[in-house]
Amino acid sequence: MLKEGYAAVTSRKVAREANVTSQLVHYYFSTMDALFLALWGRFVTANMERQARALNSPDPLGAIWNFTSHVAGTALELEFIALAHHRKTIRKEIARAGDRFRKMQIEALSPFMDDYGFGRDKGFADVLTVLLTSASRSLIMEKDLGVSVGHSRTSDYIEKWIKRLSAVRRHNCAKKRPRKQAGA
Amino acid sequence: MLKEGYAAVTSRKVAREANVTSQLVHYYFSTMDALFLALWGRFVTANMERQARALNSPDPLGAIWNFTSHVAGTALELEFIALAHHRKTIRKEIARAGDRFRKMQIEALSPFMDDYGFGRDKGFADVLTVLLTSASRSLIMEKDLGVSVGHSRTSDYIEKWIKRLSAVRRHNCAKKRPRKQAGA
DNA sequence: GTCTATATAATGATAGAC
DNA sequence: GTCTATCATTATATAGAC
Repeated sequence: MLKEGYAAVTSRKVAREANVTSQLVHYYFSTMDALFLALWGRFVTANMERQARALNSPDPLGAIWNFTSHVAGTALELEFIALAHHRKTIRKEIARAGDRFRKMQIEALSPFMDDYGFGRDKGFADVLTVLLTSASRSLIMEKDLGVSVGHSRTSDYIEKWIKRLSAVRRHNCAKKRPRKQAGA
Repeated sequence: MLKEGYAAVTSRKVAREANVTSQLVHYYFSTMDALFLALWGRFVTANMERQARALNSPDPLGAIWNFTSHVAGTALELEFIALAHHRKTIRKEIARAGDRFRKMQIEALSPFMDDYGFGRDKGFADVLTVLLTSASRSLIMEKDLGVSVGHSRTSDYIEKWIKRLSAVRRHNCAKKRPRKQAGA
């Protein structure tokens, strides 16, 4: 799917890859849509866990950026989105997962908005998650395509910006609750 | 292409739409790739002109946002990107156009960076164009898909932010060169 | 330029033997 | 559960008549 696109995923090729016949593929997956949905299910489960682990961090903003910048995951997601564009049953599942992912990110980020210096405007967590996801998604998509104008400056800028916010957070947290261990 | 995806664009369907035979389509376009490239060429030409007109504005930042938020254009671009993902000859053309579009935006924006209050950091024009394009692209892609969490807050935020910068620019320009006409 | 006819190859899916 | 055989469909593309 990543190499040749979803259109190249045929029952015959899947069968060859698994060293079985194409008919056996149909035995397990009644239709190709069923096969794609099964694959998507695996992908979502694995990614939800991976994201949950990543977001369980004192710096969820950096975690979101790192997570959404994962090339293989985003490329596969984009391929599924392309597939979803003309298959109703698949589109529904992809959209559902997209909502879940974003809600998870927002929930993880919201409690930290004050620490990051954004005051108590929790609605801004929505904006940050959408913008970060959009940026990494586009950077990966364009790099894959061969477009690169402005890329290094943009990712540099975002990463510096996140580091600065991270420092703000650490500063605020140190003030709020003095550290228990007085290390060197 | 917009309705059913590039995979549904076959010589037969194109022919039916044009009330001719599929063989005649092949007479004009030797391969399907040639047909897609011809369509892409039209799309690029029309959009370059449209963008040139839009960017010829005292507020190029707002122009970029408005332009890249154009739904039909972005949806078609995304479909071409999906197509490009597994067709080398097409990918090359899409990437080339992507670079040209971005360079045009950066060139239009750079001279105004000082007016917008970003000082003389012209490199930041790259960052702004990439971020704005990414955001609008993702918003359109997700809306199309049925994902909407955080969308209204994000576009509201971006639009307010652009309006604020626009006001800064007007303020700075008024200071720089006092207006010639003293209207009421 | 537009057509009919056709070559060739791939696809999703089913039937039925073992 | 895994196979062989096969159907029906669709696709890109070409040859040649008019």
